[in-house]
Amino acid sequence: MPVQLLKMMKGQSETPLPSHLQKENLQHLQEGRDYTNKYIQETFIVTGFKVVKLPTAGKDGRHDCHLEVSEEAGSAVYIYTKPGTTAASETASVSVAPKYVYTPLNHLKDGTIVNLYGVVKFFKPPYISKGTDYCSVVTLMDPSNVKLTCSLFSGNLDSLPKIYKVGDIVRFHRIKIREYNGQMQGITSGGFASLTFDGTVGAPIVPRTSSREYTFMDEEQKTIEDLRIWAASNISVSGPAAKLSGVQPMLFFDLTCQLVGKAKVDGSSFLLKVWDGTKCPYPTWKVPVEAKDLEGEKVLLHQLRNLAVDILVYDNHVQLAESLQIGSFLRIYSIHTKQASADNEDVSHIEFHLHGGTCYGRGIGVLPESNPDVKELKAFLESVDLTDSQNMESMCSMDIDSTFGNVTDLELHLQRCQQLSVTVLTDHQDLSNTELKTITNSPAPQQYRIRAKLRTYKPQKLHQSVKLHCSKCNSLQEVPDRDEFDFILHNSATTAPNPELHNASWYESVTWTTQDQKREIAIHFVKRDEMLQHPEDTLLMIEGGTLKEIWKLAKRFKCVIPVRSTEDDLELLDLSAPFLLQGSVKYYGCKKCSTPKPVKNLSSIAAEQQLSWEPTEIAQVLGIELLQYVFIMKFTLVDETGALNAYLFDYEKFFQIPASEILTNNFLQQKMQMTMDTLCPPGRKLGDLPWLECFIRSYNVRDAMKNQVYYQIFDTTVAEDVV
DNA sequence: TTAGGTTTTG
Repeated sequence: MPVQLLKMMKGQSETPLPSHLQKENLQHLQEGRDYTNKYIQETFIVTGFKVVKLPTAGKDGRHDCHLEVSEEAGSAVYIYTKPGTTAASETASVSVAPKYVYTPLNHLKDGTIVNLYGVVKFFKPPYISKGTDYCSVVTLMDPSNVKLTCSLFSGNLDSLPKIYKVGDIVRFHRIKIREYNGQMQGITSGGFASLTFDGTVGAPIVPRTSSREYTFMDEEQKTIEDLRIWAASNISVSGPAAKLSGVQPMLFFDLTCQLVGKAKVDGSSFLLKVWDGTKCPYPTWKVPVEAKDLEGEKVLLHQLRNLAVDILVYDNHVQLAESLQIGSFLRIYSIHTKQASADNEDVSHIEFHLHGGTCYGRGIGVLPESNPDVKELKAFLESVDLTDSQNMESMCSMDIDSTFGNVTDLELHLQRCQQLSVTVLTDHQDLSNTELKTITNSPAPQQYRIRAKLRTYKPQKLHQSVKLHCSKCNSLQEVPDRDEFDFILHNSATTAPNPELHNASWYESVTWTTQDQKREIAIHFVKRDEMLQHPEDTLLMIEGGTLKEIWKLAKRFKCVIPVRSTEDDLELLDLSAPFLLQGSVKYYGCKKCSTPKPVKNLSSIAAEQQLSWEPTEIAQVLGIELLQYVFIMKFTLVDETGALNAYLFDYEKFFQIPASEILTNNFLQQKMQMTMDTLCPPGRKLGDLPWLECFIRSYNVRDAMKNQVYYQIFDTTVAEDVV
């Protein structure tokens, strides 16, 4: 900003102003007007400026210095106005557009306050923290491929970034960078401000902000466009968004909807009644509440009784849910759709839960009416004929007719399944079918081909079907939970790594102590030909690690084996803990059948020509009897003649999903749930269930009291177009 | 201060 000094003589300027300049009055100033040839004559006060010497000093008759002002440097301009000339307060403060510098995420330094741009990779919509403020956690990425997780706090909900989707783009000003657990972390500092933009390529660039005043330069438009293009191929969008018509017992999904009713249920849960104009194809649960507790337009609630669904929100979400306005538009993140059936019910129903906690971004966001998704939803809701939806009542939702107006893909899929078998045989195709009654009347053991319907199955909670099986002693056990692993790790961390065992001929060791000085960690990288390998090929052993650390290492390295030091060797931990981790899969050994051998046997595998680090081979050299993940389910099969319970014992073949991966992979869980919903669609009459072709074998189980015949499914797989 | 991303089992 050039500064020229005008010498005043008796109230007149000695050097006159250029004649093309016209005086403008403060009270007539308007946003967006061109003031190139206008001036205002007032007394200014400028603070917080920087004096910069001009390169052209002395040549053009101007003062040889600039005064540079910027918001970032805390500059402010004060203008004294004369009474009566302006309606504004006596002192007006004008922000001056500063030039901001934006730091790429790979150049962040501990202890600095910076401005930055980023694409939202993950976010938790604002929720009430345990302290005094709202909190929103946001993870950003930029083309440097570095991630930054920010904890943003504010007592004012409005001043937190208005992020609605993964892929949104944010601009943060004055965010403080700190190092936490070896990584950079962002945290709100004084003067934090943010803008949020839709991340869709080609969408209008309209910043979402609560600040009345903000700067946005033309060149920033380009930054947004560039980030959008980068994000399109580098950021995967968030989990499946769904309409109510498309819900599956899919475990978790985000729903954009309108709130039509709400009610207090008890201290730890709260009911939200919402709709999105589509109809859920399954019977949905209704949470019983007292009529007096239900807030909402009674007539509308009645009209929407077949379209609105009940969502029960728990714990920390209750307070926010209570404050929601009826009629507002919401995006509810990570709703759990749970299929439930009571033993006395013929059909199962779907329940919608928003569980407590905020992991995976679980929470409730209020969307403004300007949001494009809301605009679209509103238009759709207005087009829904509520008389029609009432008529649908006569078409019982438990008996969906194929003439039902809105035939979803699922319906078409199910129609196909009613004609063809949803399972196929992988062998013995020449056998002919046997009726179930004949089978139950025949002695075991025998093998049969059957054509039957899946009446029901157990467990309904599919994750409970995964067990660990020892093929040596034929025992089955539950998959240990993470608390057990955590406990074992905790105990083993009390023994410090033995320095004498570091850097053996076949591994290289790295050790350090945690910041609190409480824990010593040692990692031993197994070498090959005395060389370290790429991380993705490396097996490492770790002492003193936590669950989280081990989990992270297992993502990065090929194999992780938790160990502890003894006086003269490294040894495996208790076999209730996984002896090996690969990616997200934890491998366990049978306590009864394993005889652990020295870990140095691993060096024999490292010396092999084709190094692959196969779990079976690792188990073998370590003397571990490897437990295999298996699905165990009970299918109740029926045909025109009778019914029988057959067990499914499947490592991978039936579902074409490895049982070892299901517990840690949401996508596979959803896939399995969808498969089961095709085999046994919830809410269907028996006549509408699809056929299954299976092989079953009968076998005897004798105990002291009696002999019982059991049935097991074998050589059968789910049809290719079902999975 | 709060949270510090990694799903409940009601």
